[in-house]
Amino acid sequence: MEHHTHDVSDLTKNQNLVMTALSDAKGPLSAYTILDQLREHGFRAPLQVYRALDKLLEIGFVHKLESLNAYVACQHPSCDEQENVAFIICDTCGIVGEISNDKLSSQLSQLASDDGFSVRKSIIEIRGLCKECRAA
Amino acid sequence: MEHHTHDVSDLTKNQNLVMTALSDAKGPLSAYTILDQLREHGFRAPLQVYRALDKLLEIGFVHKLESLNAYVACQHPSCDEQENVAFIICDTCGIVGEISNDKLSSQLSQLASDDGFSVRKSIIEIRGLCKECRAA
DNA sequence: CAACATTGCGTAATGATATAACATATGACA
DNA sequence: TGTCATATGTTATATCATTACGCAATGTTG
Repeated sequence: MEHHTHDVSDLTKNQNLVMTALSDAKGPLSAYTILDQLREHGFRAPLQVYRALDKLLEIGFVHKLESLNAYVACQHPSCDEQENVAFIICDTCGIVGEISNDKLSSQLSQLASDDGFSVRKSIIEIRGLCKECRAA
Repeated sequence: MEHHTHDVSDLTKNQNLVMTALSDAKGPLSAYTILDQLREHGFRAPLQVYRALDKLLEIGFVHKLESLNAYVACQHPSCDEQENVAFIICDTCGIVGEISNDKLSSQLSQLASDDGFSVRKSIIEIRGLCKECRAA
């Protein structure tokens, strides 16, 4: 079972701070929320966050939720294939789950290639209600 | 074969202007691009665009592409079920295709409901290269 | 080692996307 | 007519993200 090919030890100070903020968070964080949390560690400008995020996204430690403009730490045990991840997002409590979509992504590739399209990245975000919020 | 349950004749002046701008466009437009195009028709503020977009999104005439922060006129012959649409987006030429995803959405609902999750809306955006751009 | 490239960092400014708050107008209709 | 809902206009502000510049640290490689 493969895990991430990169290691936390590869990260720079800023990357580590951002990664830790996201890992400690219960849910997704916006870049500016991260910035505010890291001011006490010397962060002063958005770019410090965005640069760290760029790297973390690139190596697959972090995902961007396009429909929220927010970021989450990767929860998937083996997501080197950062391109095949889907999210379920509760619109009430904000909790985010990462689900694997092997069948799904092959089906997507199939649908796309019917049009002669080659897939670089799939964005799948399912918005709705989680079990707890549905019960409440 | 059902088409949209709403009709263009239901739209107000501003809604019509925004709808026309999107229908005439070759691809997705940002809200601010729409604003610029409609200045000659008296538009002065972003909110005029966003309010029209809200309505058009609500009735399914328009879709938002979350990964682009842009909007497109619905191309689907019968998309009253606004929730079951997927997009393919060429990263080179920007062209957007709407694909139906009946199997896909049932599979998504299945995956989600495995977690006790109830789906309100699925966001599926496939980024890659269209046939023409791949050939070029 | 010296020269150079690469990468990361700090700072200021700006650009791009979206909403809040408040006032006015318009149409449906009891 | 009065009232309610919807649409509109305007100003200001909130939120998300990048450009541009300079400097520091590190890593080649001749």
